[in-house]
Amino acid sequence: MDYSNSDLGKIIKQQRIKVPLTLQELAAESSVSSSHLGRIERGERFPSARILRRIAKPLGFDEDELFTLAGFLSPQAHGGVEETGARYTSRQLDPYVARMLGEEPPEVQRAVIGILSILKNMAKGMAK
Amino acid sequence: MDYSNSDLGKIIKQQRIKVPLTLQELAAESSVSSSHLGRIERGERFPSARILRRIAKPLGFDEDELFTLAGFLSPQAHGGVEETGARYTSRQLDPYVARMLGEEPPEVQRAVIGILSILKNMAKGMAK
DNA sequence: ATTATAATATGCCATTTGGCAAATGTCAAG
DNA sequence: CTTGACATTTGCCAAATGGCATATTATAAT
Repeated sequence: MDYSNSDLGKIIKQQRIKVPLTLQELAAESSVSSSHLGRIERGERFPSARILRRIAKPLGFDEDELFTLAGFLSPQAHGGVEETGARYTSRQLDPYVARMLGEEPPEVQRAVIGILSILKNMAKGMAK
Repeated sequence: MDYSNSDLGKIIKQQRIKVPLTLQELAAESSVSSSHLGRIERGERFPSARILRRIAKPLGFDEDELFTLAGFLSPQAHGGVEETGARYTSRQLDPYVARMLGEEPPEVQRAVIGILSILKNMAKGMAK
């Protein structure tokens, strides 16, 4: 039942790697010391709500998502997704992608989208 | 902005009186020592998420309601999933771009970034 | 190889949390 | 007033949190 905190560290590390960020970068973005973050990841410390809240966004978590993973909120508590993920339609942007693209100037961002739509068109033609 | 925790104690006490419960009864129902509860109410201690969670139900609060009052969750966080697109936009991400890319599955998003970095490398080589 | 540099881990320590036991306050019944 | 039963507050302390400075690794770059 209390699978909550068991490997919160692993989950956080996984996500940090996946984003990806280094401990120091995450520290910078979250205003939590990298040493503390490191200890949290390897289970030597357990993050408080304050800390959890600070690292949620940089990691691309919803606040209550992370809180639930940490066992601070009971699993079904936060209204959110009402069964049958029928409405996954509005996706969201991968934090890593957002970060990478965000560093490019606007023209480049636009160009990337332009290229993407060209590629999609090509793919559509090939499918037939 | 952070008037959230300032009177958390008062809010908790108000609610406890309103229910009504004594500190000891609340202590019994929540498994939190009455001394600690007392200190929390008069602002000498700040409750951790664990404590907050324990006292939520006996007081008739929703967990996330209390968490929000305590400043552990941001006010609008747990309502719905609408999101106007600009969720954790790292600062300079063009909203249009975010919207377009956000509709692609994660693999595609990643692939796009991959292609971008390839192009950047090529450009770097050509510049030299 | 040898540095240089970034990333992660550790030692140490101030601060906070939260429980237990004892003190204090409150109030009705005798 | 005094006793007795609760309720609240305080003293003290162990355990945990989280930051800073300092090691210890990894990872490149020459």
